[in-house]
Amino acid sequence: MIEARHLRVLRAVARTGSFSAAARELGCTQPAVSQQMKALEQSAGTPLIIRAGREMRLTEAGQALVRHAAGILAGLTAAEEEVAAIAGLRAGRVRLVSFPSGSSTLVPTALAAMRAAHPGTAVSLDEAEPPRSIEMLRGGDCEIALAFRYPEVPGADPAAESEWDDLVVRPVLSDRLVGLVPEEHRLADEAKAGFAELAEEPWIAGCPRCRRHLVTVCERAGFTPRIDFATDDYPAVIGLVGAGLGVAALPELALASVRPKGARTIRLEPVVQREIVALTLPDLAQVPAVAAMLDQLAAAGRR
Amino acid sequence: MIEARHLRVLRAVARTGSFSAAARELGCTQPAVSQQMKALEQSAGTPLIIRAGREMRLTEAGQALVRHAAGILAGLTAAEEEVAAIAGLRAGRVRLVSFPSGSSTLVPTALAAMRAAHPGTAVSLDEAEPPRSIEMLRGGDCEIALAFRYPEVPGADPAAESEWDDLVVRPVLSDRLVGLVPEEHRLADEAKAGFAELAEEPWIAGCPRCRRHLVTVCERAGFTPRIDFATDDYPAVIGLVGAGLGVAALPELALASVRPKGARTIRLEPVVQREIVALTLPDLAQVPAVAAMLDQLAAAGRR
DNA sequence: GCTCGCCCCAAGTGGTGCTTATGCTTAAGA
DNA sequence: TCTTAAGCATAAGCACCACTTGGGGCGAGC
Repeated sequence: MIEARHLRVLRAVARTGSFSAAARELGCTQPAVSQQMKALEQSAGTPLIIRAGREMRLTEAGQALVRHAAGILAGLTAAEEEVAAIAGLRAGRVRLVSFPSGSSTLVPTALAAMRAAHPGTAVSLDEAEPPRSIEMLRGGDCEIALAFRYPEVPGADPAAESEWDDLVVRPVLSDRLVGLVPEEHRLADEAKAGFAELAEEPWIAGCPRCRRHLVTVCERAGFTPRIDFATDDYPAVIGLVGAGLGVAALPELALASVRPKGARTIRLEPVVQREIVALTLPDLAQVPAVAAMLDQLAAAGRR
Repeated sequence: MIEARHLRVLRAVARTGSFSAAARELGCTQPAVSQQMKALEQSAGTPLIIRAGREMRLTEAGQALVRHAAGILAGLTAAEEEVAAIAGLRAGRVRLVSFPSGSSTLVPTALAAMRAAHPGTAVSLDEAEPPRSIEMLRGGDCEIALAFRYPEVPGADPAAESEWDDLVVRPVLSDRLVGLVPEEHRLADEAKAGFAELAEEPWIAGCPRCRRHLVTVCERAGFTPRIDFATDDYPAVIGLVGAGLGVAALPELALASVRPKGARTIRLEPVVQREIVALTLPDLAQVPAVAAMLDQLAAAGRR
């Protein structure tokens, strides 16, 4: 088995024409070169250099080996270059999956910052609901999943909590729920309201998880909400409320980039927080591009 | 520094998708694969594989490395192939330099036998006088020099003797000198003659060395030969003798392939032997193709 | 629920590669 | 011709590395 290290030595010897000079070039002592050449000749099974008095000459096998060494060592350094580029964030791809409507403000900021900080990297974006995005993460279809959970409700969804305990969970943002009522609603001009005050209203809910959580919170407030509509699409929720079809409780973030028409936001009591987190596999957290993207998401969350 | 051995392991892991399977394929234990992969990841500076439950997946850096590994390992095995071909005499070039007129019978036989035994090898042939051919050997312009010497005259050419003591000297043939006289010569019908009987004849000499040796031998026989012509070309010598211009003493080998016209050979007393030897450098004697050619020359000499 | 397969971890061991020190050979210069 | 310098080979000493064995945790399939 010929080793690349030996070829490096052989090439240095061939170029300099001397063991000592090769040793200086390689940064080791002359006997080391001597031994490596002997080992190489042994593994080659034939002499590679001939000592004619003072000067060194290559045998035909030696010439053949030097000829191949160029390509082999070039390929090796090319491979090291590429790996170093990926490790040094001058290259690398990250596949990010975000929950629908989570990509409105947070993800664009993070993507822009990532591109600015590491121009060589490429981040692709897909949308998927939290249960599905975790599946994709485990299945190797993405490197980062942006999801959310409601930490204030301990027993609400134990499966979802325990589902993440083998993942790297990076907190991004704590998002509070705000109430949204039609302009003509009796509470529209109030600064805040309790959940119980909305007990009799028709509700417009969000995604299945949000809907489940809404029910839990309302039940803790003493009533079961009557849910007339449910949609993943937050602009649709806002539109429905604006049309006077009901009230809603939705994340502040969902309102950050839109101005609700025909509806008013009010603070809800008690405060309910939704925690947005970025998830990845423990091994992937070590990949430079993934770690960098996690950092950018966390930084975007701090604004 | 990425090592080729590591790439081999990585490729096996990537192909089989399992450390254990890779270990079986490589003929070692599973922890060995584990350690090599860890070492490779350390020298790469970034994770290369991610363990997602049961299955192994490559990171982007890992994929890049596997992609390069194909070319690198292919180059490495190609180099090993070529060296093995040279070492195994399926390839290899030998440059042979022979003294003029030594290539008439000996060299063709040896070349033919070499080609038959090792079809992949290529032997090139040049002609040069012994002092010059040794120079070429030492200067790296050939691998084997076919030369001759007169061992019976110890003090004749001490420089020539000591000139060879650091070379590999392979005896090929002991060639005796025979006399050549015109058909009409008084000794033409004798079986043999002493040198002294030709003391008064005009001589036709060969190359400078042979000429020098002829003078030495004749002086030991009690006379100084009168040399009218001297030429390297043995057919010319034969022609000159055939034309009745003088007598000559020439190696039996020079007469092996030609039938002298107008001249007769007679045995000379005392017997003078010319030793034909093949010379090479000690290191080159280890080169398979050179060693094989030396063998073929020696075998040709035994016929 | 149990067993099997796979991977990681730790400790022991043999081998390998490097270094320093020394001797020999060769080439150049006085 | 003698001296000096440079270069290669060898030997001893030593550190390091890689492989092996044995044990444990974990997930998958019957």
